[in-house]
Amino acid sequence: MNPYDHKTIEKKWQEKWEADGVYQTAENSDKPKQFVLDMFPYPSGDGLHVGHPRGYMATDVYSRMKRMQGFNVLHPMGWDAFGLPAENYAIKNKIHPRVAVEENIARFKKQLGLMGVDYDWSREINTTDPAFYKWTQWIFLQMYHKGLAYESWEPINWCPGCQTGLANEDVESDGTCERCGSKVEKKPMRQWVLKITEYADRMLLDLDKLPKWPEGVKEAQRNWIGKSEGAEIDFLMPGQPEHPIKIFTTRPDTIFGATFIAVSAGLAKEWFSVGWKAPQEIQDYVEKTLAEEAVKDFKEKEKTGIYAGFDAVNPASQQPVPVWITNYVMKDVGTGAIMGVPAHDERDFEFANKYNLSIKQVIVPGNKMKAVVVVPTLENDTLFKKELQKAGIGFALATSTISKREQIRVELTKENLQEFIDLVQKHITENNWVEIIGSENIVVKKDAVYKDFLNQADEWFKKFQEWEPLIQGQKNLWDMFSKNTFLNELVCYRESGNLVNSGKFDGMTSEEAQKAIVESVGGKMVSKYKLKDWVFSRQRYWGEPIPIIHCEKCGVVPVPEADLPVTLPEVESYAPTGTGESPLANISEWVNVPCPKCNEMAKRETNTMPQWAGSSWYYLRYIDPKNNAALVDKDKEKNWMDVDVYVGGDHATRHLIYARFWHKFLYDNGIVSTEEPFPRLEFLGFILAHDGQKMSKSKGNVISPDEVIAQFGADAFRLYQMFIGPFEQTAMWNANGMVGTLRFVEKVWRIAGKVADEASDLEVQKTLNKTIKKVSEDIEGFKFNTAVSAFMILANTMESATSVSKDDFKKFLQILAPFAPHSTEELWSGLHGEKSIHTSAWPRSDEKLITEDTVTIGIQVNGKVRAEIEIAHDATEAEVKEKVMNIPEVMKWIEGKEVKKFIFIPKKIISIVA
RNA sequence: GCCGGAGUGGUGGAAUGGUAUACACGUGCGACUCAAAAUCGCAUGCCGUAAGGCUUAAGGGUUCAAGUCCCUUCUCCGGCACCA
Repeated sequence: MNPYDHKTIEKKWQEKWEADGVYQTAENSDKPKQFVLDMFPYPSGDGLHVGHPRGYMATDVYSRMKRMQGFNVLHPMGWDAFGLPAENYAIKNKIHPRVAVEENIARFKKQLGLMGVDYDWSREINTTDPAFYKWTQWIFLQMYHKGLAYESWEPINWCPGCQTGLANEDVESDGTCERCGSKVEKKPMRQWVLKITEYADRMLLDLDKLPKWPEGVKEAQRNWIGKSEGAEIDFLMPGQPEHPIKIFTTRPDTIFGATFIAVSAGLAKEWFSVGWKAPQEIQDYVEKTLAEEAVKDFKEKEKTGIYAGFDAVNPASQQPVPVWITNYVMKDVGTGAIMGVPAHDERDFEFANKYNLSIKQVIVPGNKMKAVVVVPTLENDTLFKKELQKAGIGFALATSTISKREQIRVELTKENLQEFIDLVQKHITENNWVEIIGSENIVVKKDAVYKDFLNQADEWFKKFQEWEPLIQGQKNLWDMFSKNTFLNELVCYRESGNLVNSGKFDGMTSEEAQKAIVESVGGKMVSKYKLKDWVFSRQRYWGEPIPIIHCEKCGVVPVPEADLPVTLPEVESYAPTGTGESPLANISEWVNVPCPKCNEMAKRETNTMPQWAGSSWYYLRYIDPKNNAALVDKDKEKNWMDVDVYVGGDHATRHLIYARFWHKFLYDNGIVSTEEPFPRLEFLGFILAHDGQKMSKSKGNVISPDEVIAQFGADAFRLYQMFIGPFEQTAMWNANGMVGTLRFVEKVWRIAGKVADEASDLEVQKTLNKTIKKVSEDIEGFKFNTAVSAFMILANTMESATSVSKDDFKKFLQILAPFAPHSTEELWSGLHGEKSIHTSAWPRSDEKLITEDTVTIGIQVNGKVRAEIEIAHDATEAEVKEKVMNIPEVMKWIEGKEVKKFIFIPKKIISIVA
């Protein structure tokens, strides 16, 4: 047996697999299909680092197992090559983006090749290939025809670094550009927008149909879509019934507490343009505020506002309410105006306090009167706590005041108060006392008298008077409990509850009141979304041209489908112009075309599509990559969709929202047959550098897979990628870890040297069959790390065995093959001959060998493990008890005690209570 | 602030409510060797000479039995964030 020489072996097999077409997907097959998909990469100029391939390794392992299990596997790869980074890279290196992309793809492909991945390269796609983006443009046209693509002149996010407009999804939550980190500004400009909001509700609802998606990703999408249900209500201004102020609120039940109207600066500006002659002071304020808003800044700003000089009328209370223009209401949220309810909204509360606006309480907590009381733990504390629990009084360890260990915190409600008092009276001694540290019912402020609370306070006061003799010297209690203390508290109550000060609605619950009030003030219930329509124009060169022609006579004219694709022209200068126009605008021979309708000279749309366009549907093209007549053949689509498992990370709210949107649109138009593209999503964790930071060229902590593979070999690299930790969890790259998996591969190599034709040790047979079962399940569930550990256990068993049969070893090689395709293929070819291990049939585990005749289980005495016993796996309780009671170790612990309970859980444990 | 995820040896981590610390790294000792590397064997949670005791962020609860379920609190990571 030659020593393990990974370099020779890897090269040899990679070439042979390629030549034999081992991984090509059959076009017509009787086998069940399996579509395994990676999020395709952006071929950046930096090449891959060791953090990238983890997902590719996972799909590689998964698809290899599926192929061996008899599935017709589609495991393709492609390139998401349009967009800013490629273009910026090209500008920086003074080459054409197409050339840069070609170079980068070649490099990525070579790197992937070194890892021994099983992609079917005959189906490779590239979003920048005109034959591909013809269909991206085609989908845009379908959307245009359905009214889902429209022109807009709204101010949008503008990145001064990238010199282009951006979608909301491209802006980080700190207001910087996702790509270059520049501060994003607001800039008004003409752009194409996709009406993603029309699909918001369906995208939200259908998340519930995706049980195999990680909860976190679904939650991120729910947040992003941001549905809120509430009411739109008009506040009229005396004498101007034709100009009501429309507000949006999720809490119409608090309307009687609305003491002012707060209007966004953006809305005020609109009023100027429809004829409001506001004083200069107000106009200045609006301009100043808008300028501040234009620079997205999420640092907490102080709330400011200015009185508009007129009042509206609260439609519920008929009271006049002043209209304020403020900086804390956003134009693009809700209707851009709100009713200010300071008693029940913290932001309104803050604003009202600053400008001395009146505060009117209209909600009181329902029947959940709650006080928090601190009780130092009493002498027989277990007893006291048990009794508290019996009485249904919740308690917790107190964390503040004195020391943690000495006190507990008790939550009291109206219902359990009497019981609590009784209990304390029973247990209290002169060293113990009770302190009230707060109550959730403290809601009151100055002029807003919370009368219901006062009633309760009287009640409380009376109750606690009864304690007086018991708590003498504890003045805390009286201080905390005086009415004055409560009345000076300045808090607002945000929860729902019962209505007060609300006319005929008094006494209703918040829930009841909502509908009734909206109806009585002539409002209507509506749903609002945080999700905004998708800004789809980029003022850059390197993207799909938007297939639209602007004609002076005919207006906006879509390019006829027969003329697709609209290809990017070859140009000298593709750098952004910075004027808000695409560089394409300067190429007159491309821009000027006859109008398809009237044939007079017209101009092409010069904006291009964002990077996310191609990736929103690319997976469909793998199914039918060369079809020039349709996006995808209907029969092939039916055969291959859904994607059985989709693997990637980092795109919870961008790509995965856009792709779901496009897929649903295609479904509605009969192009695809499923409502969701990816029923199972496996999200992967990053691999961080050794220093715990993200790998990046600028930090100088990048580890290249090429070097690691050169040193340790692709198989050890692949095994380590899978072994490093749970797949979905962030992991840190540790070069030492590679040593372990390399040793393992070498160990397998050594075992190959000792296989014989005799039967294996029983131990080996058993472990092998358990491992086959475990590895099959683990790969299916993406638990690769425990699969690798199972391999190691099996290898250790085989190495120390006296005999390992050729057949058993071959089975081991087969289940290991998805992880270590090169070395297993090499060893397999020596034992088995010509046919590739990767097309061999996945071994089955022999259940008979997995079931053990005897099991060793632990024996607990009073909850502690004191001994263990080996018994038949089907032993009865009587047999077991007989044996157990005679074990010296057990007898020692139950000596002189009565055995109260003997619990026998077959194959698990014996538990004795004495 | 809201939502989601997590907290286990020196390190990465394992464990359908049933013998916590599998597997690997690291470390120590030993074998082989003139020597070293590689490899192999043994040991390795903490306290204790031992018997034994303690231990899954902290505290409490349910249970014969809790890393796992429930309550309270803390910390870290991620998403959203003046969203009305």
